[in-house]
Parts: sequence; structure tokens; C-alpha cells
Amino acid sequence: MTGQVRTVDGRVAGRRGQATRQKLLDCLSEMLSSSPYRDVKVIDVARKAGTSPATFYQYFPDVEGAVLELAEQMAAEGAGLAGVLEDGSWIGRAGWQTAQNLVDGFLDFWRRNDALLRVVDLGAAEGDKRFARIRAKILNSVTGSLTATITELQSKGRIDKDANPAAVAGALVAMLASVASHQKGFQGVKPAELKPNLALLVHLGVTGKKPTR
Amino acid sequence: MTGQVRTVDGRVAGRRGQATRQKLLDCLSEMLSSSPYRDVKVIDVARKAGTSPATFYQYFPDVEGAVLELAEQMAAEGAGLAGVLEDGSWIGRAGWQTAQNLVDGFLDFWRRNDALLRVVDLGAAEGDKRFARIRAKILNSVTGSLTATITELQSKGRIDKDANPAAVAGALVAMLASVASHQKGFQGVKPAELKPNLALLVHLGVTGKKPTR
DNA sequence: ACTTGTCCTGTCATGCCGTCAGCTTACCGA
DNA sequence: TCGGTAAGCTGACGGCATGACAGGACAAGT
Repeated sequence: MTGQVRTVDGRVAGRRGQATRQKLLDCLSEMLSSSPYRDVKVIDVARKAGTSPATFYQYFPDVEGAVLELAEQMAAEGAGLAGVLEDGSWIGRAGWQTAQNLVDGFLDFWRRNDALLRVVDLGAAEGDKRFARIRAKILNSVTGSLTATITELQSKGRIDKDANPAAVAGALVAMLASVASHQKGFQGVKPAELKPNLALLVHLGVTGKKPTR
Repeated sequence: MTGQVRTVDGRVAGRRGQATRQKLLDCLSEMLSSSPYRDVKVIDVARKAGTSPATFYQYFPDVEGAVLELAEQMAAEGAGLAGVLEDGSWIGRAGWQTAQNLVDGFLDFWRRNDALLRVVDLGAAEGDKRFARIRAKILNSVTGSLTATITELQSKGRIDKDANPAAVAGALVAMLASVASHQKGFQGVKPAELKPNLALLVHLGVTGKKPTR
């Protein structure tokens, strides 16, 4: 599927080349965590990797191109976010647990990849199709699963007939994503206290009623 | 309170100076809407304003500084976002209306200022205190009002005692902000269809029960 | 040892950044 | 009307990042 790793000028990358490439990606990832996206320069990444800017440009067209590569890797991992939902029930006490698991998994994933996710979010919001696709890939696994659950519960008449399952699911997931990336900015609310409240909202949105704890 | 407008090197700005300054801000605003934040250069803004880069640096320390200025102006306007909530009831049919009004106002404000809000969001997420403060200023008016409402309803026993009003309100507002900035990215859900569903979630989160339409 | 293709870097033209000295313009009091 | 003073603007410059290329270093096979 991925084919061979290629340099910008078309050569196939060998063992050493791939190592250098990966090292550049790792250093870029670090830089993203430590300085504003706008200030991340090719030359800094190259220096950190103990190589030269010219080498960087052999493997990536520019900083954005390299970020996209990192994001793809992350998206592949993040597609498994919905794993929690596969075998999770939304009925009774189990529903509360499922909601909690979802929130936990989400916040955890976000904390591990916050710097990269910020950039992906920005790119997507700016209308860049490539970033939007990656963002969708990450979120869709969860949104899709939630949509299915809501649709099912809706057919049982528990939820407002007028509600659009996809819209509700998308909004809930957006909420999780947004809260996750601004966790520190919640003045007066401790992170530990945030989780159950998010779970409460998710449960409310999905099932239409308060959780049984 | 605001004091006089001053140049970077301490001179007080007169009529002409303020006009130039404002023109630079306007052009910056346009550039933010039309190109990725990362690619907005001082020289482009200056050219667009029919002046030189040196002039730009007379009024702002850098691009970020100018963006902060724009954001402050926006925050002043956005602080009125909660106006809808002041005289809005959350009881019965009126509650549904209030929720809809809130969603409407929010999405509208976001659409009018999307480019700037993206940058503020990024800055805040990256940990920049100045951007975080501005973001809080915009959101707090709404969050605060919602928190009060939830607290009140909670005392009447309608909502889960364990819920933290501030956390729930914050999460709902974050949801609105996030959805607003990714409106185009909601595949398969039309914007018009999005609103009532957001209102539904807000109503559910605030009052704990389905709206009466 | 020689060939071949991968891998890296020195170097260069170009362009943006951020600063300064110095010029022009507007305002004001005499 | 006429300087004087401060505001306002810009050309020009050193510094640094970008992005391209050609050529040298290196590993592997023969």
C-alpha cells in the first residue's frame, strides 16, 4: 500500500536514508512540542538531527510536508481509538462505563499527540484538504461508531426523532477534541474532575438520558 | 483606561499614524483569511497596505503582536455573546428557544471571525498566556452564564449532583467553538441541519432533559 | 580495486526579517 | 509668515532561512 519510501528527487531510500528521514521526523516532532508552529524552521530541525537543511529537503518538500507525514503515522494509530466502542454497551451501568472509557481514551490520545493535533486542526480549519482528510480519519472511527449507536437507539424511540445522529455524534467528538486540546485552559476545573463531566455529556448525547452509576 | 496609542519606539500616534496602523491591521486581517497563518509575512501585509515593512515595525513588534491587537478588538465585541443568555429562560419552550439563540449567535460570531479565531485558538493551545486570556475573555461570558444556570437548576435537583457546572458549561462552549471552526468539515451534514442538533445537546447539557419544542 | 547507486553537504542565489539613520510632512506658537 | 519640533515614512543593510544543485563520501556487490 505505502510503496517504497522515496526522496523528493525520485530515488528510493535505503536503510541509512530511512533512518535519517525518521530522525528528521522525530526531531520535527520534538520541535513542534517545544515551540510555536509558526517558528519551526527547517534549519532548526536539521541542526537538531545533526544534519544539514539540504538533507531535509531531500526527504520532504517543506515543513508542512514533513508534518503531514507525521500526521499520517499518528492517524494510523488513532484509527484504533474506536476500539473501546466496539464491544461497549450503552445500556444501564455499562453505558456509563463505555462513556468513561471513550473519554479516557480520547483525552489520553490527545495528550500524547497534542502538538501534532494542534497543527492538523489548524490545517483542517484553514481549508487544507490533506489535513482535513487526516483529521477525519482520526475522528471518523469514533464518530461512525457513535452515529450507529445513536441511530439504533433512535429507532427504539428513546431519542428525539428530529435529531441527526451524524450531527450529534460529530458534535460530541468535536467537543472531546476541543476540550482535550485546551485542558490546561480550564480555569478552576481540575483535569481529573473534567473527565466524569465529559462522560456525562457524552452519555446524555448518545442515549438521551442520565447515566446510571 | 486604554491610554494613548503608541509606536514601538514610544512616540504617541497622531491621526495619520493611527490611520496607517489601522490600515495595516485591516490588511493583516485579510491576509489571515486568505492564506495559512504560517505563510503570512510582514512584507506582504505592508505591500498590501501600500507601505513598507519598516512602517509595520513602527506599530507592531511582529506579526503575532499585530494579531493580538486584532484579537483584542474582536474579544471586546465577542464579550457581548452572552447577551442572548441574559434574559433567556431555560424553562419549557423558552428553553429550546434560548438554546437555539445561543447556537445561532455562536456560529454567526465564529463565521464572521473564523480566521482570527483559528489563530487565537492555536496560540492558546500552544500555551501562550496572552492568547489564552483573549480566548477566555470571549468564552467566559457564555461559560459563566451557563455555569450559573446549571448551578441553579442543580439546586432544584434536576441535574446530577455530581456534575460540576463549570466543567459542563466549559465543555459545551468548547463544543460550539470547535464545531464552528470546522463547519465545512462535517461531511454529510448540512450547516442548516447542524444547528438544531447543537441546540439539542446544549439544552440536554444545561437542563438535563430533552427540549419541549 | 572498480563500479554503481545511495547518501550527505558546501555553496549559492534569492528573499524575508528587523533595525537604523535620515528624510519628509504636519502641527503649533510667536 | 516663519521656524521649531515631533510625527511619520522609507531606503538600505547585515543577518538568517529557503530551496536548488553539483559533487564528494560511503556502502555493497563483482
